[in-house]
Amino acid sequence: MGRAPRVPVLRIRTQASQQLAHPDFLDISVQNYYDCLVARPKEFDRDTALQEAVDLFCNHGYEGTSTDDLLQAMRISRQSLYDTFGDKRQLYLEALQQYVANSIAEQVRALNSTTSVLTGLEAALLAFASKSGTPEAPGCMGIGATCEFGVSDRDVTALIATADKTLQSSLERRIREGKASGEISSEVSPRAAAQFIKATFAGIKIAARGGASAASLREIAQMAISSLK
Amino acid sequence: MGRAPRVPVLRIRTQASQQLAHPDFLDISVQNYYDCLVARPKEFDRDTALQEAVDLFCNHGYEGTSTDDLLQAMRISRQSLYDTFGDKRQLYLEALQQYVANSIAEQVRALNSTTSVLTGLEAALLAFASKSGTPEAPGCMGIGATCEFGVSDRDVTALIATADKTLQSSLERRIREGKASGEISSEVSPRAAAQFIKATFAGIKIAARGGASAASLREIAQMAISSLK
DNA sequence: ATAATTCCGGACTAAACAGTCTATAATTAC
DNA sequence: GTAATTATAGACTGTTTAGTCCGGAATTAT
Repeated sequence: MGRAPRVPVLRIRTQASQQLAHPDFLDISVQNYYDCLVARPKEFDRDTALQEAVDLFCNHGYEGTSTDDLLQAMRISRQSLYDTFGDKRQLYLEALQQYVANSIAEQVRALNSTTSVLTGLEAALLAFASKSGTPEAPGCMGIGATCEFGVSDRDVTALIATADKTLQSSLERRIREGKASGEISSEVSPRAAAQFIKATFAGIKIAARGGASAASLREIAQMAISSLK
Repeated sequence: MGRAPRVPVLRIRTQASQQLAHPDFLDISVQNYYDCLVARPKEFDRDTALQEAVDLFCNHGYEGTSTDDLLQAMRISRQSLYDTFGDKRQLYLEALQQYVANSIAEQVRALNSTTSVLTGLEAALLAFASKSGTPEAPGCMGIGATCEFGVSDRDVTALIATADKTLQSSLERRIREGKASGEISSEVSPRAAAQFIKATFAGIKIAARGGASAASLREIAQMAISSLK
C-alpha cells in the first residue's frame, strides 16, 4: 500500500486570538482551508452526516432508502445534501467507499492484532459479528451492494474489487506467516485459503443479518479456522 | 417430509371430444377443476409467470423491481397481476416461497445424490455456482431477501426460517451418516458443521454474485469440506 | 455600513410509483 | 341466439420519488 501522501499544510492564526498577546495558530490542510474560507460555514459535520447515510444504506440498501429518509437521518436540508454530496447516487458511492474502507481497516487491524495467526483470523472473523447482535443487526453495506447490483454497476463493482484486493493480500500475507511458523498446514494454498476466509466473512455477515446468535457465529468462525490447521 | 398428500381427482370428458365415438377423458385435480370452471380461462400459465417474477426479484430485489418491470417480464396485464397475485408484496412473498422451496430441494437432492457424504456436500455447495457463471449471475433470492430486510419483516423472516430448518436438518443427518461411516471426523459437531456449511453456501453465493470464477468457487467448497475430515 | 457569498428551509416540478377503474373481447351456460 | 361472467389492455389516480428553484438569514471581506 505504501504511506499516505503528504498533505500540504497551512499555519493559520485563528480569528479569536488576533487581539491576544500570544495568539493561537492552527495547522490545517489546504483543502480544509478552502472549505472554511466561505461566507457562511456549514452548520453540520460532513463526516457525521455521511456516517448517518452509511447506517441507512446498510439497513435498507440503495433502492430502499429515499432522499427524505436520508435528509431526516442526516439532519440536513435538501439543498445541503445536493450541494455537499452531488446526488443520491454519488452520496451512495461515497458512503460505500467510507464503509468499505473502514470495514477493511478494522478487519486487517483485528487480523494483525495478535501474534498467533489463527487467533488473529478468529478475531477478524468475529469483528463484524460483535457489533451486529446489539440493536438490530445493521447488515454489511459491501454485501448489500453486491446483492443489490451484482456486477452490473461499474462504479460499485470497481470500488468493491479494490477493497477485496486489499483484504485478499492482507489475508494471504498473514497465512504465509502462519505457514512459516507452522501454525497453518503446509498444504494450504494462501490464495485459496484467503478466498475461503473471505467467503466465510460473507457467510458470517449474512448469518448475523438473519438473526443468528453470537455463539453460532463463533462456531462458524472456529470451523473455518480449523480447516487451515 | 413424508409423501405428498393424495389430491382428489375428477375424470372429465373434454369439450372437444363430445361428438366423437371415442371421447377423450382427462383426470384433473379438484383445484384445477375450479380454476378451469370460469367464463374465460387465463391466457397465461401462473407458474411460468411466477418464475419470471422470481428471476426479476433475484436480480433486483424487492425495492429495485417495479410493477411495470414485472408486467413486462411476466407478459401479463396489470389487472391480471393484481387479480392473480394480490399485490406486489404478496407476489414477492409467493416468489420467495417458490424460490426457496426449489432451491432447498435442489441442494438436498445434490446432497443425497452420492453415496459419499463429502462428495454429496461438494455437489450441493456447487449446485448454485454452476448456473451462476453463465449470463449474469442471477443472485440468490433468499440471501437477497435477508440482506434487504434482515429480520424486520415477519413474513419474510418466517419463510426463510422454515427453509433454513429443513436445510439444517438435512445437513445434520447427512453429517451424522458421514461420521458413522468414518468419512467425517468424530470430533465434528453435526449442528455446528451444518451451520458452517450453510454459511459456506452463503459465502459461495455472494462470491458468485460478485463475479468470482467457477474455479474459485470450487476451491472455496473444497476448503470448507476439508474442515470436516 | 455595504456587497458578496453561501447556507438553509420550504415550495416546487416532472417523472415514476403502486394500485384502481373502464371498456372491450372471449368464453360458458342456457 | 342472449345473459352472465371474467380476462385483457390501457387509461386513470393519488402518492412518492429524485432533483431544482427561490427567498430569507447568516457570515465574511471591504
